[in-house]
Amino acid sequence: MTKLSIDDVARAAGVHRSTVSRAFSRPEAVKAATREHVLRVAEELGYTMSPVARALRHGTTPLVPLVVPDVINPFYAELAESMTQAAGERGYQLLLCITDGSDVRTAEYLTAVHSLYAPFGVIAPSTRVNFERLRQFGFGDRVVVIDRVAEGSEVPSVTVDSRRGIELAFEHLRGLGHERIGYVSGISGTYTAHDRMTAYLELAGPALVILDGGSDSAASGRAVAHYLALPERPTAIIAANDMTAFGLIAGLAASGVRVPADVSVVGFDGLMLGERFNPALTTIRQPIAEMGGLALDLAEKKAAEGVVDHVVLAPELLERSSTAAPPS
Amino acid sequence: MTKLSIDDVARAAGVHRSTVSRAFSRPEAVKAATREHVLRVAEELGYTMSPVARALRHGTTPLVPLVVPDVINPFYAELAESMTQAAGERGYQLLLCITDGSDVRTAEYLTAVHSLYAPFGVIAPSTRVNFERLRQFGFGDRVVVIDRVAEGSEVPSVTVDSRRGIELAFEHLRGLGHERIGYVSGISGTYTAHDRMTAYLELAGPALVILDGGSDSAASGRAVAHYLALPERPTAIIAANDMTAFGLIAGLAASGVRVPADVSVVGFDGLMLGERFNPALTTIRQPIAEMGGLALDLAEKKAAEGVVDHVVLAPELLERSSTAAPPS
DNA sequence: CTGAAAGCGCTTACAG
DNA sequence: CTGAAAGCGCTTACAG
Repeated sequence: MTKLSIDDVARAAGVHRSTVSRAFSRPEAVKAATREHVLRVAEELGYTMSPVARALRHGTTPLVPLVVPDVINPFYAELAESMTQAAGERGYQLLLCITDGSDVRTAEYLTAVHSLYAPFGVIAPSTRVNFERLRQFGFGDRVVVIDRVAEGSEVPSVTVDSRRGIELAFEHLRGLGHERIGYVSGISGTYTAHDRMTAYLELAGPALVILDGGSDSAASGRAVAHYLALPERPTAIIAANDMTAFGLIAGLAASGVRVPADVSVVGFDGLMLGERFNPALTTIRQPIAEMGGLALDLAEKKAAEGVVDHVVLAPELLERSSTAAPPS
Repeated sequence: MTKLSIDDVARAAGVHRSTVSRAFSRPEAVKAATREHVLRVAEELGYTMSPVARALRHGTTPLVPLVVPDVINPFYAELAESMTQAAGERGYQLLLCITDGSDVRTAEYLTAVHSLYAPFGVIAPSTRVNFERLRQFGFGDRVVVIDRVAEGSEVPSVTVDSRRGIELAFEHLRGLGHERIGYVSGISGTYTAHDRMTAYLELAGPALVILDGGSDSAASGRAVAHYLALPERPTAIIAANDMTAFGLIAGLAASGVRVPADVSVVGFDGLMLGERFNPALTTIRQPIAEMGGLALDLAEKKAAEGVVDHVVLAPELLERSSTAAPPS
């Protein structure tokens, strides 16, 4: 079980170290018979190449970090899942790094994985990314962001059209007959969160009501209290994201308010979990599964051609059971 | 932005490479003035040490892989979260690896991270771990498992007393007056899943009903159908895990069956999400937050003293709103 | 306390 | 097609 090196294999196979190296890394550069012999010996010995030695020489590994604030939020979980898949298809191995929103930990992960010679990294931030700091920590611009980024940014990004999403929610709700449509905000800090709120403010018209609970875990409780205290309650509520919608609905239900009989709720994200919620959540779907693959593509494109793309995907309405006509 | 090496710093600071190395790695072995000077120069240059070169020489990194089947299941997500925390406190960096249950991917991750000189790995399996294969892929026994393991296993493990958990559920339900108590199974494959089911079979008595939907995502739909078709329905149901309970409750609600008015449901896991469910889920809590730290401790203990521990934690009842007295 | 040298496990021009 | 040598960026006995 002691660790084997390339020289052990070379000795056992009766060839030089460089031949063993070639047999693995550039098989066509070695006579077929030699190669097979070497490979067989290596196999028998149970030898596997050390990626770190290789990385040190070669200057690259297939390891790609995906940095997320947390993974309990199913949005990040689904993203991680789809990106793991997408990475595998492209010959990478995804390493998920959880930062808890800590800048320090983000930096630590990025330097660690960077100096592991990862070709690039992907960040799904919980706050606007500080590229100055990023650059300091080694990755420089070899990063793709899953959020909107500032105008003219040199960092590729993948995001969803937030305004269009909120618009879809309004269209759906107004189509059902709702006029007073409220909004509950969730985590803030990202451009995405900001954009959704802005879109709501623009589209709400005079009947605007913001149930702002803040961004911690007790937020939905406060939003519910706010709703209950309202002299003229909205008949529908758009939640900034699905998790917020879940908390809101559970809180309303606990206070005897029925969804959608008393009030309709639309989420934003399109988490699979929404299907299992009670009631199943009507929501604006982001194409999470596509986003992972796209992020990887953008990273490769930038590396190869120096092109910085900002992809904006179209959201769509996922109509389930948490919306209905307003109570008459 | 071109990558700096230790020699660049040495040159800039006017010292030998080994002095730079010591300034970073064994500060007490360098005169204070020299050290500060070196460190300052390094800082100005924006130099950070390459973990891979270091690993290659040193034979170890602070990187610890946590291998999970998926992260959409909040159980694994919460585990990952708490272990990231615990790893940080102990000087490690956790790298989350998602396998989708694929043996091949597990192996790939393990070899990759192993050969990155990770000191050990932690596996939260979705099926019984095949240690033969593990050994083949480099990590040998330097692994800790979060599940029960076979008797006499040389691999440390952390798990929760499944039987006691099911017992708690029965005590709670019978205390409320329930007699016909059913069971819905979830993912199978792990010892844990097996143990929960076995405990149910032992404790259910003659009124045993298994609503077995299988382990895919449509499972809860089938379990609901089964429940509805029953001539004599159970008044309470124990779900093999929280996710299954969520699906079950949502499915029941969609069919007009109210929880807990018509039927009580108890989950198993104690996910935070259960608090936001509608109704908030009564469940058997596993101390997930502790499990992460413990797994790390066991790994260190085995490395240091060669001791293989199997820790079995006590579950507890988390009484929320999905259980009540049976309908009269 | 500091420097010079060897070496961790590989790869890659360069000869042959 | 294969071998010998240099070197990736570090660390660590060993001298001094």
